[in-house]
This record gives sequence, C-alpha cells and structure tokens, in this order.
Amino acid sequence: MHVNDFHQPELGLSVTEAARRAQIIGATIATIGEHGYAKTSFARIKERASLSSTRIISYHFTNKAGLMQQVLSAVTDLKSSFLTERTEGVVDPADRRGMLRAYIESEVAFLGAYPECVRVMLEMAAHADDTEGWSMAGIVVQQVRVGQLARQLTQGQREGVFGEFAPDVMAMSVSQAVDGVAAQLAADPKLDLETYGRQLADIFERAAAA
Amino acid sequence: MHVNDFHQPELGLSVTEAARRAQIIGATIATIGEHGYAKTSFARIKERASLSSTRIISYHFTNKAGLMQQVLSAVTDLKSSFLTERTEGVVDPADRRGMLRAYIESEVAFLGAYPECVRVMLEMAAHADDTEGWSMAGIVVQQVRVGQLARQLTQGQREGVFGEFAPDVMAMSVSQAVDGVAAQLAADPKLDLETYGRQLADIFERAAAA
Amino acid sequence: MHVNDFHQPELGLSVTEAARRAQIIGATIATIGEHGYAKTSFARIKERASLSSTRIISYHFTNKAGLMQQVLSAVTDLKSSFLTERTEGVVDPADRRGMLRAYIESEVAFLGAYPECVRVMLEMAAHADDTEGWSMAGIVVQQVRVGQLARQLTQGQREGVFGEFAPDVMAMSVSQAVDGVAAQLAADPKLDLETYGRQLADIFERAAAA
Amino acid sequence: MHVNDFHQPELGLSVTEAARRAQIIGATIATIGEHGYAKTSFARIKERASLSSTRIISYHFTNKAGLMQQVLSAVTDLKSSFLTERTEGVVDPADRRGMLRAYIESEVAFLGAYPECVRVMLEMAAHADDTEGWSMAGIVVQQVRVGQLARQLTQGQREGVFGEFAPDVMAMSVSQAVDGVAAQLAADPKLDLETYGRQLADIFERAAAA
DNA sequence: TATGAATGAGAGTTCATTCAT
DNA sequence: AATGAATGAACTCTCATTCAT
Repeated sequence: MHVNDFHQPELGLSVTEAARRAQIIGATIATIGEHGYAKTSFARIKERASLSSTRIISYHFTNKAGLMQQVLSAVTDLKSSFLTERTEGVVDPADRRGMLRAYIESEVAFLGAYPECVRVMLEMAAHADDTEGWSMAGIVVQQVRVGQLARQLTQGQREGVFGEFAPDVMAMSVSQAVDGVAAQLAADPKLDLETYGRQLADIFERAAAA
Repeated sequence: MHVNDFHQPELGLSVTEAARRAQIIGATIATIGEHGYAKTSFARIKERASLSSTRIISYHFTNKAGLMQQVLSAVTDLKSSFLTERTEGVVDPADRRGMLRAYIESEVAFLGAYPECVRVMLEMAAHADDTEGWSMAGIVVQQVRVGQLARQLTQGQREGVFGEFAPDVMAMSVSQAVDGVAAQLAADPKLDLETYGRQLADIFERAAAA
Repeated sequence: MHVNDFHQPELGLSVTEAARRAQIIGATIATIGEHGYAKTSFARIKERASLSSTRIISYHFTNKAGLMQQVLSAVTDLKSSFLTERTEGVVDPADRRGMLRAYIESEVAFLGAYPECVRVMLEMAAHADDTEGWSMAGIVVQQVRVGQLARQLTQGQREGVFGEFAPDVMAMSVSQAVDGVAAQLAADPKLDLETYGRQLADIFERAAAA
Repeated sequence: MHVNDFHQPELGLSVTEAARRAQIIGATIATIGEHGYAKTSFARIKERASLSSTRIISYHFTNKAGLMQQVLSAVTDLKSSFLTERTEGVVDPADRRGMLRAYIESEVAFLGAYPECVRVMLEMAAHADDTEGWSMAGIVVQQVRVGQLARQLTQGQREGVFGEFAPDVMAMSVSQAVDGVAAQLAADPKLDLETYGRQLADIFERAAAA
C-alpha cells in the first residue's frame, strides 16, 4: 500500500465518488504535511487537488470535521497495515524482549517510510479540539497500541523476563520517545533511522531488563 | 515567582504600561491554557482581561507575534527560575546519577506546579510557524536544556558511572517522556505526579546504569 | 462601447459571474471618479453597487489589487477602442502633421466623452504604489502611446515636415498638456473642449513646424 | 536656504517650539518624498523624526490638516525664494521671450535642486481632497504663477513679440510640461536637466514665436 | 456527480485623535 | 514643552458553509 494511492485522476474526466474522495483525502494529507494543520484550509486543499472550487469538498464530505475524520482513518489504516505486515510472523509473540524491540524499530521504520503521515497524525493530535464534532477515534487506536505494549511489559515482568518498573510509565516513555524521533527527522531529514531505532531499542531494553 | 503575578487591576482605572502588559500577558496565558493557541484571539484575550476593546492590545504590543513572543519569554523565565530554585545547591553537579534524577523530577514537579504554563509551551511549540515573524527563542531554551543533559550523560559515561548508550538519544527520550506526562496530566488531573516522577526517574536510571 | 455597460442588475437576483464583475468594476470606476482612489474602499463600492456586503467583492476578485487591475484594464480598453474608432481611417498615417493634431484632439475628445475614466486613470497612476502586487500594465499602455508619438515626430523630422526639436521632449509635453486639460475640465465642467483641443493642436503644430 | 534646515536637534535636549515644528515638518517632507502622501502617517513621521510617540505631533499641530498646511507653505516658500533668487535682476521683465525661457529653465532647475520638494508638491496636489479642512492655498500660488505667465504671454502678443495662440492654453501647457519633467526625473535620476530645460524652452519659444 | 453564487462572522491591523497629568 | 494611556472607526481579507440549479 502506498500513500500515493491518494492521487489525481485524469483531468477533466468525471470520476467515481470513491476516487474523488481519495483524491481529496490525499491532497489534505499532503497539505497538512507541508503547511501543518492550522494552515490547511479548504482553499489550500482545493489548490493542491486542482479542483475548480472548494464547493466540491463540501459536497463529498459533510464537514471539515468529516473530512478530517476520514483523513485520520486513512492514515491510521495505512500505519496499522504497515505494522502488521512488518511484525506479523517475524517475532514470536511470546518473546517479550523481541516484541519490545520490534515495537520500537517498526514504529521508527514507519516514520522513515511515511514521514508525511506521521506529521499528519502529530498535527491532528495537537489540534484534536479544533473543531467540535470529530472524535479522535484514530488517535485512540494509538493509545490502544500503547496499552497493548504496557500489557506485554507486565506479562514479561510476571515471566521474569523484565525487571521492576511501572509498566504504563515505561510504555508511555517508549511511545513518546518514538514520537520524538519524528521531530528529530523533520529537523534533519538525513537522519539515519535504522541506527537511531536500534539505539532507542537498546536503551529501553536495558531499562526493562531483569 | 508566581503565574498569578499577572492579574486584573481595578476596573476602569488607568494603569501603568508595565502593569497593563503583564495583565494582558497573563490573560493570554490563561486563554491559551484553556482554549489552546488556535482559538486564542484578541477578542478572547480582551474578555478574559476585561478590557474595553481589543484595540488596547494592539496598542501595547506591536503585533500578535510580538505578544506571543513576550508570553513565551514570560513562561520560559518562570520555568527556568523554578528549576534553578529547585535544583541549585540541592544536588552536587558532579553526581551524574543525581543530576539525571533531579532533571526528571524537577521537570515533572514544574508540570504539577504550573500545568497552564506547560500547556502554553506545548501549544506554542506546535504553532511555531503560525505567524511568521516570531522567533522561537524560548523554545530553543528547551533544546539547550536537552543538550546540557546529553553532555552530563556523556560525562557520566567517561567517569564510568553510566553504561553504554547513545547520549543524545537518551536525552531526547527523557525530554520526550517528561513532555508526555503533561498529556497524561491533562487527561487525569488527579494523577500523582510525585510517584510518577519517581517511577520515570527509576526507569531512566536503570537505562543509563553502568 | 459605453462606460454604462457596467450597471446594476435587478436587486436580489442572482447574477452571472461576468455580470457581477462588470457591475462591481463599474461601481468602482464611479466611486474613484467621485471620491478619488484613496477614499475608494470596499464599503463605498458596496454602497454604490447596492451589494448586501463587501464580502461579495472579495468573492469575485482575489484582491483589492486584483480588482484595481481589472478596473484599469477596463478603462484602458475603453480608451483605446475609443481612440482607434475615432482616428482609424480618418487620418492618413503618412500625414505626420495630421497625426499630431489627431492625437491631441482625440485625446481631448476622450476627456470630454469619459471624464470619469480619465479621473480614474490619473488617480490610479498617482497611487500606483499603494498596494504592492498590481502592475501598472495599463499605465504602461499610455507610455507606449507617447513613445509612438515620439516616433511619428522623428519620422516627420526626417521627411522635412517638422523642424528641429527633441522629439521625446515634445511628445512628453504634448502628453502632459493633454493631461492638464483633465484638471482644467474638473475645475470648470463647462469648458469648451472642442475649442480647447483645437487651440492646443495649433500650439504644438507651430512648435513642431519646419 | 536649504531643505535641511528642517532637521534633528540634539537628541534628548528640550527644544524650542519652533525647532520642534521645523523638525516635524522636515520629517514629513522626507516621508512624503520617499513613500508618497498616502503612506505618510503620523506613525511614519514619528519614526523618521525619532520621536517617542505620535502624540507630540498632535501636540504641536492642531490637525493632520494643520500639519500638511504648514508643510505646504514651507515647500512653497522654499520654491518661491529659490525662483526670485534665480530670476531677479537676471532677466529684463520687459523681455517677454527671455521671461518665458527663464520661467521654464528656472522651474526645471528647481526640480534638480529640490526633487524631494517637487514630489511633495505633486503628491499634495494629487491628494488635495484627502482631509477636509486644509485649503490648497499653497497650490493656488502655483496657479497664480501660471496666471502671471499667461499675462506675460498676452502682453507679448500685444507687443508683437509673440504670434497668435491662446495664452492660457499655452501657459497651462508650459506648466504641465514642467511638471512632467518631475516624473521623468523620478524614473531616471541621472537625467541631464540642463539640456532638458533648454530643449523644453526651445520648443515653447518656437510655439510662441511671432 | 457536480457546480455557480453568495454569505455572516470574525480575524488582526492602522488610523488620527483625546483625556489626563 | 511634553508625555502616558486609551480609544472608536474603519480597513482588507479568510473562513467553512448553504441555497440554488
């Protein structure tokens, strides 16, 4: 799956509902990625998608909230399919240490693969309260992931693989550290993410070690 | 020094330049704290400060950017004086482990003492590119702090107090984890910050240990 | 073609894009004509065009600059078509003396026919630097005309029809004299333009004579 | 007399009423000269004169109109003294042809000597109706001069020195041509004014010749 | 499936001026 | 001779949305 799945249809042709929506969503992602959420207006999206008027956006989506909601799910879906594709079958779910490392490294890898989407998620989380009417259901997915990580950690402690620490605090720290890489990457796009991911995993492996 | 130093003078009275500015800055902080940066307009600030018109804000500050700049320094100053007051003389600078713990715990303590200010700093960092023309000098101060932490860690490694890890990655993780607490606190204001701070320090102490 | 091509549609009716634009442009011309450029605000235009709000102006034109640009071309077009209509075929282009006279008299005639438009051109030239972003392409058209006149004069000199003088200085003087008539007319609307034009042509004919 | 008679007193020192007024008037002239009348606000004048607040301008002048009035007389006085100084005793008032040439050449010379002042006069004439309440008494002076020229021309015709033409039309043309040089000079500051003035005088001399 | 036309609300900013002292 | 503080009015422009067809 590629982010470029959201893109311009042949110009002038009438397009199916679905394609138009995808096109607009794609343009919105690109716009947020470049200018940030706050400067992402219908007008700007219109330009990026080469639409004749903003009216067509209002037509396909009930609301700005509605559009954003869909943008969020698109990005979230992309991420979760990326992660399952990358993790599934690779690591033994019973291997707690391996799961921790896999969590960190795959998150960092996603960052490298779709920095634009990461920016979008961060921006949307930061502006969650902008318009009333769009729940952060997508963001919640993230929190679920953090919750899962916490549970894995707790389990690992019971099994004696991990030492003593507050599992939820550790999970939060891991999650935050990963988010921090995004900022780092934005500042320096040439950052070596593989190394960075490994070093991050090293750190938290030692922190969690028995 | 308290955040409440910024407050309403008697209504209708003419007030000194400095007092007015402080009042407006205080109202701005409160407004950002409650509604977020994006919804912080002159109109809203006016209401909170019980001013007769927004015009008076434009009178005392060259710009919206100018106002925000000053808000940022106010908050930054408050934080740095809080931290020095709390850390100075308490910990031996040569005690690397102690410094790491002190860093984390004092940051978390600040969070508990001035949650509003933390919100402001986060919001402003997120909207740094909103209006061109206001440098994020204040935010840079933060980055300086992270840099100092990284140097402390490196030094500790040379002295054999700390183990092997990438100091800058560790420093970033610590900083991010601390920021994460802010979100945590916003979600659950009854969060026991002292415990949380200790647990966080524990985690990173183990991660850094020789 | 008449300036009154720009005018009010029935009130309250929805109108085509083109008609609205023409209406707004017309109202703008009238407003500049009456109050001058500096006092021509969207609000005043709105009133003259009987619009419900100034918002509709921003809707149809990207900018104030954009509107003014279009006003300028409207007026310029009007003038150039007036002039060609009046000069074309009437004077033999090889008759240099006749061309000089035709230039002066037709310019003065335009002044009489569309004093409002002349005011607009003068005002806009005077405020060319008001808002950055609108090139004075229309004004340049004027300069082109002066350039053409200069060339005609030079040619006439070569042919021995005209005497010795600096052609560009002469052309500038002619052009300026014509502009001066506008002010004269504004001060005394009953001024006999035909006579005035003839006298002006007489003067420059003698000045240019061999 | 120099335009720089209007200028900054020693900073910080209390200054006499007259000096302050001159300083402000000088700053206003400079500001109009550089930015044009429309962009000449109290704020801009304040900056150029290095005043602490615009309030001081309101203090020394009843009005914006009042200030402009005085600016106008300052400039007008400067010009008329320049002209008398240059013309007086040089040309025999009975020498009509000489007077015509002197008129043109001295006006052009003034232009070269004080381009800033010329800009001011042109700008002010163009915005004569900006603020109600300031008569263009100064501009009228100009018109008086044109009137005098017209009378000289008429007299010259009676004496047989000049040919047949409408004296007021000729006078207006001369006056306008001279103003045109200002624009020319603004476009190309290296323009050779002496030559230009002579050529202009040549043209009108021929136009007026018997 | 898509448009054309319009809209109300609100934004920040600049302006010359005035009431005090 | 000068200031500090404040002000009301007007400005252009952007926003997401809606009524028609």
